Amino acid sequence: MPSPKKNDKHSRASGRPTLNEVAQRAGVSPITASRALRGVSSVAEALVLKVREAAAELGYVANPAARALASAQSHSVVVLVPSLSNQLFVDTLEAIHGVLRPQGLEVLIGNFHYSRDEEEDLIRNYLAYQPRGLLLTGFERTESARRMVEASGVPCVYMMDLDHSPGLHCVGFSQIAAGMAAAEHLLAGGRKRLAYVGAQLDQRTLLRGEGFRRALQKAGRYDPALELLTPRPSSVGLGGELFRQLLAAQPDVEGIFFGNDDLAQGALLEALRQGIAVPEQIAVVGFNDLPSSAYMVPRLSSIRTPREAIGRRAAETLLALIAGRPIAEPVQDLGFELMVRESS
Amino acid sequence: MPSPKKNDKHSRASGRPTLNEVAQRAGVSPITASRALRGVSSVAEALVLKVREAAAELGYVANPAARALASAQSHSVVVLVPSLSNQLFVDTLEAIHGVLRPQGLEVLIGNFHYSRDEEEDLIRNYLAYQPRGLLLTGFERTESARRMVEASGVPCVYMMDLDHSPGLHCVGFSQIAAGMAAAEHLLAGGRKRLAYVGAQLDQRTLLRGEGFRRALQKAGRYDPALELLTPRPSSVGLGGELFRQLLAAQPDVEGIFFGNDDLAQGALLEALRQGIAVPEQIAVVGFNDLPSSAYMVPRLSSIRTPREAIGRRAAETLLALIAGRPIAEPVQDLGFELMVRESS
DNA sequence: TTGTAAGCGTTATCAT
DNA sequence: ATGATAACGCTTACAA
Repeated sequence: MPSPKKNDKHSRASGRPTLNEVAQRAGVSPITASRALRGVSSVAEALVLKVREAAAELGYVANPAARALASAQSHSVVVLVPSLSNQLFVDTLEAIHGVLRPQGLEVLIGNFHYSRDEEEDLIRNYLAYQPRGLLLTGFERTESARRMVEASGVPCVYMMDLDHSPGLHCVGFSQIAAGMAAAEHLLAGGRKRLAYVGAQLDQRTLLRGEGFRRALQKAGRYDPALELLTPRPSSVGLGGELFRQLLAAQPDVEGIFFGNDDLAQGALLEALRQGIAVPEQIAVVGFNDLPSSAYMVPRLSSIRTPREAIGRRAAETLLALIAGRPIAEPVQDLGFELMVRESS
Repeated sequence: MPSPKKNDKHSRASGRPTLNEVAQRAGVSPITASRALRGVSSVAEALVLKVREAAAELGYVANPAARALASAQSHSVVVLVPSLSNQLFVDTLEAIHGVLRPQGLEVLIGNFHYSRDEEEDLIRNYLAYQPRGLLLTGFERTESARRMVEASGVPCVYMMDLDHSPGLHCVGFSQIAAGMAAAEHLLAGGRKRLAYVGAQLDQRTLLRGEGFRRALQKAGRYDPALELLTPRPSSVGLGGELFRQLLAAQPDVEGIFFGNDDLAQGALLEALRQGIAVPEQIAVVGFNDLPSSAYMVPRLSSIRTPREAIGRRAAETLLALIAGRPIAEPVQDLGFELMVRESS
């Protein structure tokens, strides 16, 4: 006597419907149902319709685990960002979603909190999911992480910064050029004593400082005493604090470039509180052009970064890589735009 | 002659190491290796060590797809939030991660952009992954989504708002009470003509308005003309715009409660620009107490929501549900705190 | 164009 | 305490 619980593989009482059940209902073999549902080569039009109908009636949703196991390929793409508190990455993520989800790809978000070790862990764990692709932020990572990515053979696109190493695909802009642009703008306004204030100290923040310094050196205006860097996480509160600190040490500073808009916003608010005239006494330029920056008092000048475009293009490039299509430009420089408003 | 490519299942030339290889290297059967690695019942101490060592040497990482397929259980928990642009949800997410990742659970983030349909899609797709648990935001969803969650049998905890329906677990605070608290504070300051300004119009924003209204009605101060609502997404820029609009229509308004801090910040900046004295002419109270609110000019009074605690407790409750442990309080009211600063 | 057979890497079940 | 065997639900060969 057969056990009442026995599933004989082609008919079951409950639980999620399987491909077998869909196939049975449509009167075809499971493999045909599979092909029909995936829109793969050569299935008669009529059968496709029947299978789709059966699937819809049953509310069939493929089991991703079985799919991944059988094909050694998941339908997911892993995106690793250093933070979600920075609107920059949220916007980039949105753009990535917009490109990838319509292709039936799941986007797995990993936040590594600006920690190389955490990023390495995430890479190790997520690679186990056999993702179709990888979208990574910047080029600063452990050797071990680098090797895992390389060894996995999973297509990968790097976002935000640029690197011309062969075989590497990236979408971003030159962080150094951005720093230089800020300096040149401030210099063009006739300011002489110019400071760079940065927090977080990830590689990109450092690179912007580097660009800023180079431009000042070229103009013969570089003074290391006007560089204020801290590893603490960037925030509005910290911006005000660093502004006070810088002014206490260097009362004659004439212009400040902040590595992030939240720092610059904090400085603007602190200046307001102290009655320091911006831009008359001190010019302020931020970086990223957060949505709120244009509404500050005075309206914050900032370097607008193409974060949505970076996300979109990175995702599109990844799609091409996955499909084996040739990539015209492995290094895509999307540039940036200096938004001159009231603060400089 | 055997094909050179043949993997005889217990030794392979390349690719990711499998459990079989680990087992072979440790001199045990695959199932023992599996048990040892999972720390499951009754494996001799010595064997556990040997297996662990073999796994470490090979750099073995279990295949989540195979795992999920064999056990009909993934190691992931799905969290659905309406937005990532609101720091509120980012902070909640962080706290959830902090609790769940140490337990070996992967956190899958779904952003449904305040769209019921998108949430329903996400639920349908993510349920296919056989998640161990579900963390949902609020109670506003399609009937279909509700049914899928119910039918799936996957443990679920609702965040942010409270609901006393039987069998339902939630962690949050009373949105209505928060609205009432804002009104009472403003009334206590002697203000009479009080307005509520909200955007996005998700259920919680509406509920806060409802609470605000009730408190005003009780005090005999309710005037529907002082309610300004828009479905547009909340932002600093929009806050300034709504502030101007409200003032144009109701020049005698004495206090405003904004449904979100970014709106309130925009109003504060606009007031600064127009030379309107806050709080002397108009008092302003925000909601959520974003980190930057304390640095506005004047410093913004706001209702501080326990977002990290909500994430933590929701995750802990989910863990208990998954483990089958009894839940002492199915409805956990974590309250809120009115931070009175300079703007009111 | 369709189907058959086998296997993906792991765990549940049932023995020993 | 350990192991043999059979799934889990799907897709990749390869045939027909």
